[in-house]
Amino acid sequence: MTAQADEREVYDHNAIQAKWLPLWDELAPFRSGDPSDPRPKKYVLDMFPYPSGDLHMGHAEAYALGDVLARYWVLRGYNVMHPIGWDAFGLPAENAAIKRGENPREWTYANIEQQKSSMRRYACSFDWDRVLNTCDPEYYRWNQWLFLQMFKKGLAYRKDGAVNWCPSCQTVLANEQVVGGECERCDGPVTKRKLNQWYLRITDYTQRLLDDMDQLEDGWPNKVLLMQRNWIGKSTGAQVRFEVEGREEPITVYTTRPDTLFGATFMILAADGELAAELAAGTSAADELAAYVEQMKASTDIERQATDRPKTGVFLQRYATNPVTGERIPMWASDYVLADYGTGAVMAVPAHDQRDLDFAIKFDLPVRLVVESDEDPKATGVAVADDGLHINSGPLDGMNQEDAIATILEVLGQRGTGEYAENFRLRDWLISRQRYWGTPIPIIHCEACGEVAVPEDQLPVRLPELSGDQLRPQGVSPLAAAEDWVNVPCSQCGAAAKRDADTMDTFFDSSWYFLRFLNPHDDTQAFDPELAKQWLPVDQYVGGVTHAILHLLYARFITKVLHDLGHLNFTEPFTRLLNQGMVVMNGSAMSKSRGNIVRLSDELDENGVDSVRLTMVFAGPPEDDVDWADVSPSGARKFLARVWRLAGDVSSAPDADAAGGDVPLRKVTHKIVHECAQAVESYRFNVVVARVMELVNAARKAIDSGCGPADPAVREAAEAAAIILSMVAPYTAEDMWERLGHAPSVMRASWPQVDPALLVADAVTCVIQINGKLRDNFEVSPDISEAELQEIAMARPAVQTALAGGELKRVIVRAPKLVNVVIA
RNA sequence: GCCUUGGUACUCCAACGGUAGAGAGGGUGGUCUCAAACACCACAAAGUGUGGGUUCGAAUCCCACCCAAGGCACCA
Repeated sequence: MTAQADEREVYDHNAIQAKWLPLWDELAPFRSGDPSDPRPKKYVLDMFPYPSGDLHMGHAEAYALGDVLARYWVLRGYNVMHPIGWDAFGLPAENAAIKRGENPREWTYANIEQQKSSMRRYACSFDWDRVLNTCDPEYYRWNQWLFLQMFKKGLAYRKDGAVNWCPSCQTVLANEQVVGGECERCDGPVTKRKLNQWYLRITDYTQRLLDDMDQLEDGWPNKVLLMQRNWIGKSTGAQVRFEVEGREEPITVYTTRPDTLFGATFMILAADGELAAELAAGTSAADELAAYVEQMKASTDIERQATDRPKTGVFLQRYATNPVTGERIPMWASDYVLADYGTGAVMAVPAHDQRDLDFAIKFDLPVRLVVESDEDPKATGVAVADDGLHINSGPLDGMNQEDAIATILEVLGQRGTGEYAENFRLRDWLISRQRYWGTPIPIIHCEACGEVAVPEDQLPVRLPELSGDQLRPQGVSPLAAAEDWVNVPCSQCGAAAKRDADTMDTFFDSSWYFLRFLNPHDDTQAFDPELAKQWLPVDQYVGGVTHAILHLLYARFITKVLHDLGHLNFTEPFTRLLNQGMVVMNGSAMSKSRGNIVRLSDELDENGVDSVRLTMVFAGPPEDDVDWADVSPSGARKFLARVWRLAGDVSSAPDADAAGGDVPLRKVTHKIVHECAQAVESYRFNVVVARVMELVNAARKAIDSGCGPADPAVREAAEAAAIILSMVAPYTAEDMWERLGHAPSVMRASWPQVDPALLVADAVTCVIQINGKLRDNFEVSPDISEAELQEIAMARPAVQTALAGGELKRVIVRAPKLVNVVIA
């Protein structure tokens, strides 16, 4: 071998990357806009990233997995749309802008450019003609349009509500920014504050969000469906009306245990609710209640959420009447009853509800057992929650829970004092944010006309130019201080008015972005309904389980809204969902404080893009976390070099007919190609890699000690390896394809044809079990009959000796692989 | 506290209720080399968390427990 030839045999990932990346830009193999494309469609979508710095290991995993699926469907002959964009509004940009004295745009777009270029190098198969950024006016204009459609339908409304408030940052926080009761930014305690805010009426859709999950049963992880069901939190029970002394109207309570009504010995109202204030008014409890509520507001989320904290409350000096016992029961107010769930009032059944029991013991209120139990809750301090025979309950005596509930509902119905009821944990979606870097809410507040929608032909309402200190949180939105922006004439009456100064939750931006990818540059509509019919729903969605509830729930909600508005012909946006795991280091999430961050760029430099992608895919099932300490990118590189050399060793002509090739190797190839397709479709990507390794090992063996490098079966194997590998290691596969004598690109190749005749094995190993234990094995034809197999098996010496030791009871034959002889 | 998902070799992971090992990492030995690295070849031992059950046969299905991870958590 010459020195030059020697050099050519070195697998140089940098050279291969540098060689092919520019060519792919030219070929743009993943463009998907051609309307005359006759291939069936597949919409593969990766959750779009937030542009916080460069890509990290987590992105590398997510996009490697998404790419396997996108590239697979391309190889299978589908017209695949695989777009990408940036979820580009949000707080980190604002913080960076304050620090740097800039507009958040600078930091955001710089990061987007950085990430985009990293994604290109990482060989993500995105359609680069469809890029969108949510912070572009061309995008958020349609956010505003969508908001206005909902406003007109009454689905967007304003109300006063208690929201998360960080006293040290002087700003409202989103739920997801409150971590364990603490502010994500400053780690200070979070309190509640009453503010007038915009909400979206997602609670109108609770039952549909629940019911439509039936459509997702096969395509989504059970875990996510379960989390959504829990989040929606449907419960069933009854509403019961209690007469109140000195009040015209009765008070309605919601309970899931109407069967325990006979044990209701007092009533509790939400302390911060209107009812409590009304009832206390004019009594000596009024001041006490007011003080209690003040204290309640000041308490932090951490204090509020502590489950073992003692019960507190105020006696309201008022009495209600238990509708079934006629008893006079005292009315209290407490913070453990929530104003915004159910009716904000509960009947307390201390014997059978732990919270009520804690309260009853604390304030020495009566406890009456109405379900049979050996224990006395008042003595043990433990409420009896189990099903059992009802006692002290009039007509319910002797019944179990189910019958008692049915009966009491009947009784209440006859008397007109109650009926069956449902409740949901899900609340309306608060979308107002007192921040700058988000979509302005397109509403003008006019003294005379009230809330006025900005006319659609005046959209977008653009953000004013603010930067640096102007963005500092002051307790109100920075937009409110932008005088010449916020002061506008009312678009209805022309009088002086003010724009709404809040911006929208960024989850709103991401709740419909998958529709905008259809026509990202269209300035006449948010999305094209005809294209939506053609491309949607998304066939495959890929993203982290961190979005299992909020983002996915919001996207489902908005899809239903758009369906009801007549813009879409489907009700669920994502048919299949894959949740990839996280990349961790030594068992824990990478973080600066742990000092265990692995830099993606370092890994890419050292072992190359393909090695990192292969490592991510091969590490294990995609849903599992990848522990970087357990995997071997250098091992991945070793394999890639090995398979790359294999392509160089093939010495047959590119058009060699595989039909005349070595049959055993061909069988291996066809079996593996077949199995790989099934494995991809069931997300077993790690198995795909293992199968390709197997194929490479088999081809290597054939070259070195079998049929030799000139056999067309070796070429067939190497080409199959290149095509399959192009899903995971596109640079290496592309270079192999060239070395195998083909014109670029391997991405234009199609999935190898499987010859069914080659999937049939010549012989299979049949095992013999005696009483279920392995005792013997021999080769048989795969299409052997059961009778024939049994005959052969019974004649085997192993069976004969066993038979001599006992009586034959049974023979189980599973042709062609197993015979189990049962001997007593 | 409630719910869910997991537990296979030294490590990461495979195995339609039917031979526990596909693949990789690590290890040992060899070939190549002046030597090493790379590459190539070969090799090993040992294991289904624990206890029951169903079955001709269980890593696989069922029950209980242990451990780990995740979700929810005063939602009446």
